[in-house]
Amino acid sequence: MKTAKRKPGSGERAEQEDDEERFLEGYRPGVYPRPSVTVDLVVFTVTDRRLQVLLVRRSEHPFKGRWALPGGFVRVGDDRKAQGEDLDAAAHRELLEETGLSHTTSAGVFLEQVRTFGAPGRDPRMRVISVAYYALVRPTLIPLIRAGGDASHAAWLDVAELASPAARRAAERTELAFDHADILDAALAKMRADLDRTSIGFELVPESFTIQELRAVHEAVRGEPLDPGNFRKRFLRSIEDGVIEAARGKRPTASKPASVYRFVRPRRGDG
Amino acid sequence: MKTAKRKPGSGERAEQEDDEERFLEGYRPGVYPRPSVTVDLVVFTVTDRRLQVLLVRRSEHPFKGRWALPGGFVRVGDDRKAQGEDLDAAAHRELLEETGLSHTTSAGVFLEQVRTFGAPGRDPRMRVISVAYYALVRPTLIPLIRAGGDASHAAWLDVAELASPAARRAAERTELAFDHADILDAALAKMRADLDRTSIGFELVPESFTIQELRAVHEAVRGEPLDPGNFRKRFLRSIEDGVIEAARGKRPTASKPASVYRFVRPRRGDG
DNA sequence: GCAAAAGTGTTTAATTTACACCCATGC
DNA sequence: GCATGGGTGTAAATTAAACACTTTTGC
Repeated sequence: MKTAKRKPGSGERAEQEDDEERFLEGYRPGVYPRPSVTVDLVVFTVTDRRLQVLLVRRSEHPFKGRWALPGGFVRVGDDRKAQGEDLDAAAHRELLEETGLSHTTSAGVFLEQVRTFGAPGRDPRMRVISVAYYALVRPTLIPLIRAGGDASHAAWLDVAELASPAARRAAERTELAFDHADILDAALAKMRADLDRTSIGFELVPESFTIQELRAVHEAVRGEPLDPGNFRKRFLRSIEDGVIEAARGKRPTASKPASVYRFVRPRRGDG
Repeated sequence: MKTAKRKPGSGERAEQEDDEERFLEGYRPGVYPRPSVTVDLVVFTVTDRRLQVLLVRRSEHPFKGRWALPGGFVRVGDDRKAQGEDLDAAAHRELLEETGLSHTTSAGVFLEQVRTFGAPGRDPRMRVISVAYYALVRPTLIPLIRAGGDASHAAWLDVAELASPAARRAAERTELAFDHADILDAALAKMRADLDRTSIGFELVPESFTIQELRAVHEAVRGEPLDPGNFRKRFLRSIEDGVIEAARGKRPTASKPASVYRFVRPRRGDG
């Protein structure tokens, strides 16, 4: 993910590198047509026990009036020394711009690359290749979000009513722009897979949470209920692994008050 | 993955679409700098019970003389109606060009997108965003491969000697160009994960094969031996699922002849 | 006969699933 | 006291792991 570097070498190697440096100084890129590259964001959250996705209403052609995923162009420099921003950085920046979240709050937002979509014709204006990301936003941040300063411009939509093929056919109204339905599908599939392989579930609950708050998240994402007892057992195992720790206090509920836990911020390691 | 289409609509909808058509006719893209987009291929095979990857020796700057992953530019049209080739198509084309395989034989090669790499500076010449794919090539096709018509130009290298961090530090000689070591790591990780989640294992054995030939593939990819009895049991379960069927004949071995099986070409379905 | 690998079976442990039941609290 | 959901335990079922043993061939 970082710039390729070579060790300063022996005499022969150094000569090679001088040679390469001269080559680079004289290098002029060709004039072949290039695509535009964008990042598209599938921003998930769980509120009211339902999985939701952030969509923006297109105010311009093409697909004027349709819902679309937030996103935008990756900033590219025209100097070979200043080549612009990283893809992850572009995704973060777009998230900031589209949600109005501050730099510090959005730093805590989980972002993961999904896949790249580049079929010719997916944007009728020109060739656009789009790197898709999904993001997970804690429900506690939702009130802070003001989509680009324009409330009517963006909304949280129910994934269940959007992602099922049946619902999609029925709902002409919510047909997405471009190939964004495909992107949403891919993001949802990857996010679901990641949910029961890693600990991203904690990215969708407040900093401290009860077991059933976490279970509600899993149920919302999977779209089916989970056995409370069994879920609890699996959860408690992750305490042994040091991923979780008990937090102070209790959370009052409709019945017996529940213990609260806290996610121990990990090393960002992943396969 | 296909072009976004809209249904021919009612009166209002049709008016909208006329409007959009006029917009597109008048559309002129901006003059912002754009990145080059390439596909890079991590081509795997298993020969002699070892996982190997196809690398090409760079004959030009930068990284002249180093091993690199095969790959090349995605062809992009400059007309909004003719936008060029799909990413998958570009990967297939590059595979053809770099291996010399015919269109028909390479059609049977498994290709899967890994991730997109776009860190600024990863190519010192200019901003290059690269969509990484991994490919699985049956050992029976290996003899047909002539890397770009130049034998000294390409070679199969042992992944075990390339991918382990220890080996990598020791082997200055085989340090890869650009960020291709990162790409190889990511491709290997995804391929390993796919191996015990899907049936891609069959892409690395001949059309008909024995159980231990398949086991040898799994062992090579995972880098550790597997219990023959247990592997057999898991394998036989996939007969029930209709993924496999018994083939005619036996394969002579060093000892008792082994039964051969055949992979039943499936629907390309995946979770 | 002997080595070597195919092929089969058994035993044990670990994990998942289903479900029963007690406990503390608000009302 | 009683409904509600928190919290705990257990038994059955499924899956995974370890390993012993029998069979069929080449030499």
